Amino acid sequence: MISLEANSSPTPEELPPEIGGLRMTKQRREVFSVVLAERDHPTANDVFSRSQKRMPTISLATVYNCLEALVSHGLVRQVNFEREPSRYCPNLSDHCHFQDEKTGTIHDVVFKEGVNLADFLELPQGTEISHLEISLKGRIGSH
Amino acid sequence: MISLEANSSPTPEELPPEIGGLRMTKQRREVFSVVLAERDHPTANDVFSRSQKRMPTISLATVYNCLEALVSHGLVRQVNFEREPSRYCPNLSDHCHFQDEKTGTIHDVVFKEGVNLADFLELPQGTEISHLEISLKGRIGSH
DNA sequence: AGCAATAATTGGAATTATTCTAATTCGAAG
DNA sequence: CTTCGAATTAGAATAATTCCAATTATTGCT
Ligand SMILES: [Mn+2]
Ligand SMILES: [Mn+2]
Ligand SMILES: [Zn+2]
Ligand SMILES: [Zn+2]
Repeated sequence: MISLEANSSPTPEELPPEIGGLRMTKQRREVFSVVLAERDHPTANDVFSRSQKRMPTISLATVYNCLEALVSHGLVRQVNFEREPSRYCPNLSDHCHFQDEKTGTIHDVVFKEGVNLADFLELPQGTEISHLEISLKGRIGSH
Repeated sequence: MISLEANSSPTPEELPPEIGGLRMTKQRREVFSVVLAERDHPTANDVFSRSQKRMPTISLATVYNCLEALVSHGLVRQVNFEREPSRYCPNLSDHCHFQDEKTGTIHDVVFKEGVNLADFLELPQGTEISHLEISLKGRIGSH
């Protein structure tokens, strides 16, 4: 059994014919493997250019289609910073995002042990949260 | 002295010639008063149509310009939900946003007494947060 | 294997929120 | 009143994303 959490990320060929209920076509495998390969939160365009290296015929529309399929099946997370182009993240564990304003780099940020955000919010009685996004921007301590 | 936090929101005429270092032109007063008038988090287009009622000659470009000026001077908050059009919020107190998926309505959500988000995140040493956005989506308990 | 039905991919056009541009108008200061 | 920088305006441009209609690939039979 292939562990998708393994340290070295899978090549497209190593991905099974179906993941989490999503049929893995050649293009979806390519796109997924690109997203898994680096934790740098690429945009759709980044994914497109990286995919083109191995699969020169893939189209941008397909990259968008594949990303949408992967996101809607919960295999990839879509990450938004204000009005910037969406980015894609293979880290499915509970985390949020910090963008270094100096470099633009996006870092995963985890919650401290046992913290559940909803516990700290005055939400209306009986609210069911289906989606949560926390985005931070700032500078990383320089000295 | 005019309180901008008063229960009944100011008409454009009631706004002073300068707020928080921003010169208040006729259009900026109109746009600001529209944003202050209702806590429904209007889009730029919403602000445009509402402004047109009192000021039929205002242009959409000006509404964008005014909103940008108000946001950059900290008089209005810009609120983003995923890839949806930006919305604008006159509530300057520390809060985040919940969108009811049923109706699309956006509600302000406050943090529980004395909670500081950054305390619950594993941020790299010395990180300076300049901007923070928390967006929730879900359903409001029906029964 | 052959065939029909279904789903995915593709290139290009369309959409749409937002930004840009260049011309005009405004308004504060002298 | 004139000047001059700033703001407003209409309309064009931009850019991320979505849509469309045609082609291609895959699946599930027989
Ligand atoms: Mn999201
Ligand atoms: Mn913001
Ligand atoms: Zn991430
Ligand atoms: Zn708000």
